Amino acid sequence: MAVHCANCPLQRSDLFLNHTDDETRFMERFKVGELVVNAGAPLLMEGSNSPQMFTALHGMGLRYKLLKNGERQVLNFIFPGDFIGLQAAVMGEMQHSVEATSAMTLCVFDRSEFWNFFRAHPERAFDITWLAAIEEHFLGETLTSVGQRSATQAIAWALLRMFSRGDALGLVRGRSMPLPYRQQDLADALGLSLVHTNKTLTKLRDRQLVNWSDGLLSVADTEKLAREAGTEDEPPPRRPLI
Amino acid sequence: MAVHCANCPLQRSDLFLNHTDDETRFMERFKVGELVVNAGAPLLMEGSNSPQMFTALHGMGLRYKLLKNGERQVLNFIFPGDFIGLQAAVMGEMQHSVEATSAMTLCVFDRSEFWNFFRAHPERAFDITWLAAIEEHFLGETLTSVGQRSATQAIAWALLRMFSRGDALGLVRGRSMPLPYRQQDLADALGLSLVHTNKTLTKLRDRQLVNWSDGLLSVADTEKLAREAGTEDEPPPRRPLI
DNA sequence: CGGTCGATTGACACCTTTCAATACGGGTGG
DNA sequence: CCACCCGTATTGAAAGGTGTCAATCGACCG
Repeated sequence: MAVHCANCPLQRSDLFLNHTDDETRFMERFKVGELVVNAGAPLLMEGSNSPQMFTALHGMGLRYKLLKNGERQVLNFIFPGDFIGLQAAVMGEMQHSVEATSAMTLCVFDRSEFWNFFRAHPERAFDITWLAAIEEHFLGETLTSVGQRSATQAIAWALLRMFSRGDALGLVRGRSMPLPYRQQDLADALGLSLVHTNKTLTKLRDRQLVNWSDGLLSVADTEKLAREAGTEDEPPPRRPLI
Repeated sequence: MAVHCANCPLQRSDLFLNHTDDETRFMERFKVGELVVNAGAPLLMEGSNSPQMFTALHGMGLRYKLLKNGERQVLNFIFPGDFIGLQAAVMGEMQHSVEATSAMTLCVFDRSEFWNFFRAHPERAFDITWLAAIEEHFLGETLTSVGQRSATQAIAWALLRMFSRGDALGLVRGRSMPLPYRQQDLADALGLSLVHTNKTLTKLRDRQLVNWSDGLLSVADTEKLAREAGTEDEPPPRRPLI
């Protein structure tokens, strides 16, 4: 049932660096199974010390933190190819929670093998560090958006970024891709209220810049959307896949 | 002139995990020199492909990104023990800039040895990944502050965090520590305007919660400040030192 | 002594939040 | 099959936190 790493569908995407045959064989050993969950399922909890790590194969999810007062900060949105659970593996426990927002399939890795990983395959250890650096980079971008951009710009930026990522993954059909999140998720990601997020989305839709409704994200002109967001429309950097 | 790793002053702080003798010897080889700079000196530039990496020994600095419109987002504040330049080492180029805000002394490492590092010392490679995960964790915390907290809470949180870090590093004398930043730096870190930051700082000072003036940060009661910030007053996690 | 930089203060505009109510679709139990 | 409930999306109005503009002040420096 489980996909063999040699047939990994993600490897066919240009977004990811290709594995050597040797790496593929090693990943195959490292992979202990697959996890299939429904929308809404929690994958990792803040403070937990999970014995497992994952790579998203299909579907989407999100990482978030909860504050004492009940507020939620969404750290980022999880797309296929994202590696989940690194924090617990190196720091001992997760600093944030992870949950699926659509049905998901994930490769499961055994954390007890993690150290072995570092010792036996320095190239792969390097790649894991690379991934950590990429996450840091994206968090920095998000922080910049939340801190310095207006609501309209921030939302335009966020939707454009997800669209670009979706495009690189081949999720875009025509000019649309599935985007299985609630408006509340986006609001919590950008530090905006749900009401204002809704009104801003409506405005962007009316201006024909971007249309996100019924779980479908459509962008007619990425250049124009990028101008609105105050950024360039750049494809996401190629990255390693674990 | 340069400090030998065996006598590294940071190793005496409880904040950092201790090196084994073997690790110390390896670090000594990895370290190619020391860099001394004045306040205001740029250390790394966004987009640059620096051949060097650093560990801050003395002094402080900050990481930041510039937007097209000239706005600046400060990503975090650099304290002694922080590792600088990982992004360029793994991703090819820096995604943010780094500059000193006080006189600084830094250990200099040669990037061409970086790969060697991963291959020869998996434990140290693991530590570098650990550091990357910690940065991600702190960025997540900052994002949560900027996104979900009021100006007063955010500033209280930021000052408390720096005070705790300073305390762990032994920088606190009595109830004060040096904090060589401008109000503009804090404003840019939290996505607030300079004016509002100033007024909020005054309010916190009047309420005797925290006093930051003349480059000196004083906190009488960390518990009370933590309550204001809406968090716990926790010491920073112990971390590896590169 | 003029010039620059950072800190400070006051007034005012406005973007965003909060409160409240309605609409719409899907699921469930009677 | 329909009434009811719940989660999500949508809309209007009002309050308020934060940004912008502008001016002053003190410290430092050539």
